[in-house]
Amino acid sequence: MRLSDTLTQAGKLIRHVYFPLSGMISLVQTFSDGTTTEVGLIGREGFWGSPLILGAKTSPAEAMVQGAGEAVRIPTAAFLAAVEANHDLSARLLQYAQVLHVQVSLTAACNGRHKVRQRLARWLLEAQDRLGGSEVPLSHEFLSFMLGIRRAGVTAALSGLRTRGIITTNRGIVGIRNRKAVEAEACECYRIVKSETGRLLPKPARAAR
Amino acid sequence: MRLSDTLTQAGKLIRHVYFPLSGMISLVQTFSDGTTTEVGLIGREGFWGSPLILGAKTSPAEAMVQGAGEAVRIPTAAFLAAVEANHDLSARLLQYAQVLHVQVSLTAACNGRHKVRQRLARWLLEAQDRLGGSEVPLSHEFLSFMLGIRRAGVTAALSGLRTRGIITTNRGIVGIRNRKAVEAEACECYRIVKSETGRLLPKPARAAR
DNA sequence: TGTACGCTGTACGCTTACGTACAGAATCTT
DNA sequence: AAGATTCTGTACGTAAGCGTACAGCGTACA
Repeated sequence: MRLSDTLTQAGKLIRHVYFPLSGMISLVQTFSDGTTTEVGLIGREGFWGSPLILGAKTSPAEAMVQGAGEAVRIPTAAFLAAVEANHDLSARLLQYAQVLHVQVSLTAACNGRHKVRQRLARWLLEAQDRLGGSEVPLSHEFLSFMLGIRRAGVTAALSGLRTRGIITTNRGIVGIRNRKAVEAEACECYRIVKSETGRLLPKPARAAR
Repeated sequence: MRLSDTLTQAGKLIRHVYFPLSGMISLVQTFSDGTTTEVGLIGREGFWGSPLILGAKTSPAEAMVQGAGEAVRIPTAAFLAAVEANHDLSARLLQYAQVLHVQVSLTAACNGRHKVRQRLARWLLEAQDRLGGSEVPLSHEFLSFMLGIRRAGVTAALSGLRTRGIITTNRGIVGIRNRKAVEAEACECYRIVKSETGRLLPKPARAAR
């Protein structure tokens, strides 16, 4: 998966299901005026294609690659056949659909109530969880696209964190220096989603390759 | 279902599944500082209990009655047994889970990008669709609770609509006078969710009692 | 080695919405 | 009928974030 690849266009058929091994897939809602907001983020804990097991062939959101990486992919027909044939598999995948639902729910509440600074911190944590390492390759432009805010707003928010020494910023790279402090800066949405994910996806599933 | 009844508390076991015949069920996310936001709205087109078929026993959101009405309810165990036994039923219910997912996704994007006036208009339409009639019984306080904004903000936004004659307001009641105009005021989120709902839930299902 | 391009930092005026407060009107209670 | 309660309209100062613009810096490419 290369950065900015579109895996499924909004409203178009979902042709393949992707199970990331590394990297991130982002679900992005685009409005008719061209504005965008991310509504969900998928890493190796999950997969893209959940609408299929819920009986839909399309999704109003676009699935795009947010962090380069590798994924296992399977054509839709084969995926659905496998799901139909294996009840345990189906149950597992449905549980991830619920995890994603919780994530999107919290994002809805978060977008309505929390400050840019908090949302940005949350997003950095989600990204680091999926990309690993302390240097997260994200430009301000890209972050603004995801959070649905101004590019200059991202710069300002990052500056606030950097001034306090808890992150560093470089051309296209955010360095997490003090993860605890970033967690303290983020809203509780991060914690809630993480705890719900842990509850629903037991460790064996999370570690599975 | 009486107004403001809690059907399932946040994080607690979902004991019954509710299929509304009339009225509305609202999914509300409450944060630790007491602030609230609605993330989903369920009427007779759907049901409350979707996390169960996705393999969860609880939900971080609270399910509360938003518009009084009647519902058929079934204990969780019986519901799961029925779902297990009937593949067609299961498929139908999963499709509604997808509808709800789309609704929550759009709400996430909407909360991030759209103005209070637009979001309020959207909400009035969603409420009217489920409650029927042109007089929607909703106080400003209640609307502010749902939209996650100030009560005074609701008053201001409603005044804007009333001044232009497209709604009337009375103590605890909003009258929709010109539905087309309200639709024009609302953001495209309303339209997108409605079209996706129509695609996924064919008319027989929507009309079913 | 130079030039074009993308990324970052910063600034300014403006809009939206917030938090809070208060008073009048409608409704309910006793 | 009186009093309490709830709902509504409005106001004021403040804060957050927007849209836009511009200049400097780093990187890549020719």
